[in-house]
Amino acid sequence: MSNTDDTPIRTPLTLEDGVDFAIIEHLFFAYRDFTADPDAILERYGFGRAHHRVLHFVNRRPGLTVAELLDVLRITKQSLARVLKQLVDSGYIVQLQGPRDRRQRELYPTRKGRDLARDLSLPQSRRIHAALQEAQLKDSALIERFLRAMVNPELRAQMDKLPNGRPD
Amino acid sequence: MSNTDDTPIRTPLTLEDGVDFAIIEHLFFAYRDFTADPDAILERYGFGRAHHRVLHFVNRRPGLTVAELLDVLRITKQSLARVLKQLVDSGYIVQLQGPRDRRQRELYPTRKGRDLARDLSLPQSRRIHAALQEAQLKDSALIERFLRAMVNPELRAQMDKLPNGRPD
DNA sequence: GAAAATATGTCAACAAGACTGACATAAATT
DNA sequence: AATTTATGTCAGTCTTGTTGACATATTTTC
Repeated sequence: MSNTDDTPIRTPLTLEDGVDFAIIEHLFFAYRDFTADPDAILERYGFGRAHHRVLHFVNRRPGLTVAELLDVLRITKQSLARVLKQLVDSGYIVQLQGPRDRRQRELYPTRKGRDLARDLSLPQSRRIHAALQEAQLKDSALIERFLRAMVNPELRAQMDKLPNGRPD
Repeated sequence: MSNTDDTPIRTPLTLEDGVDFAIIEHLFFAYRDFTADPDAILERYGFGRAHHRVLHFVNRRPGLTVAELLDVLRITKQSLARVLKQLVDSGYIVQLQGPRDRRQRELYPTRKGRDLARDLSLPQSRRIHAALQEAQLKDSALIERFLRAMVNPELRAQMDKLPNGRPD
């Protein structure tokens, strides 16, 4: 081949190129530190971020089924099965047979699961409150509206299924 | 053992528990869709998100050294080496011997690398602009301030090394 | 100038968490 | 009775992260 031009480009890619790098990069750094807090706690339990997500949504929507959880997380059955099994085996989540449809497994947190879920979100909540204060935002509505608008419209209905959602 | 209480908890974890779930969850969904755009493009090249990050920062700070890149990405030498080698081998990045310290390798994008980097950030930038509009935010300063405040203070200096940063 | 420290590259091995596709079971629906 | 659905499970793959050891070239220090 060798139809490639190896000349190094020495000027940085900037705003002039029509791209909003500031927010792109801020999101990257912010999200990394945002997830670092719970990650550190999870490590002590031998869990990872995948366990956190499962535990989180089971606590936010107790009784949701495996299919619903797959829909929220957008991962495959196999990926979920692994971490869910560990959470059930170690007593953080229980599975109950669905009352109307007995094929379904409703997922509920145990006391232990509820406590861990809360502990994991506390540092994240603290970070958010501190950031709101530092950025001198009186309420979080603006940030929430922006973040919601960043989500694909088709997926916003799912966010509304969670309790304490903004009542539109 | 069996000192665990298996009783299912049927009430959802809510705001009353003192945690700001709205923003926590909005961040999760927003970041997922935000990264999905470039991921789809990268797949066509046989690259992943790791390649994107490397390519991005090399384009934003042409000439940065391997050590500096490791510092920004906070991954290990080995993790970087794999993806960097692929990017160099396929002509997206070139390595030049450092002029003062010849042990260093300065990283620069090629034309091809610059173009791909821009293509990857375009959909992200479009999503951000659309979200700002939808959330009726005249400018992005508020969002930027909030996201910056979400980052650990020690790491903010690194963000300032990127071009077109807010001049504080 | 010799010794030590530094920047980078590379090797082998491992782990988490995503994926696919196939197949099994029980229960509900047609 | 046949089909579809919800879930579980098996085997195998891929990406991207990890560790620790070691090699090389170069710079810095004594």
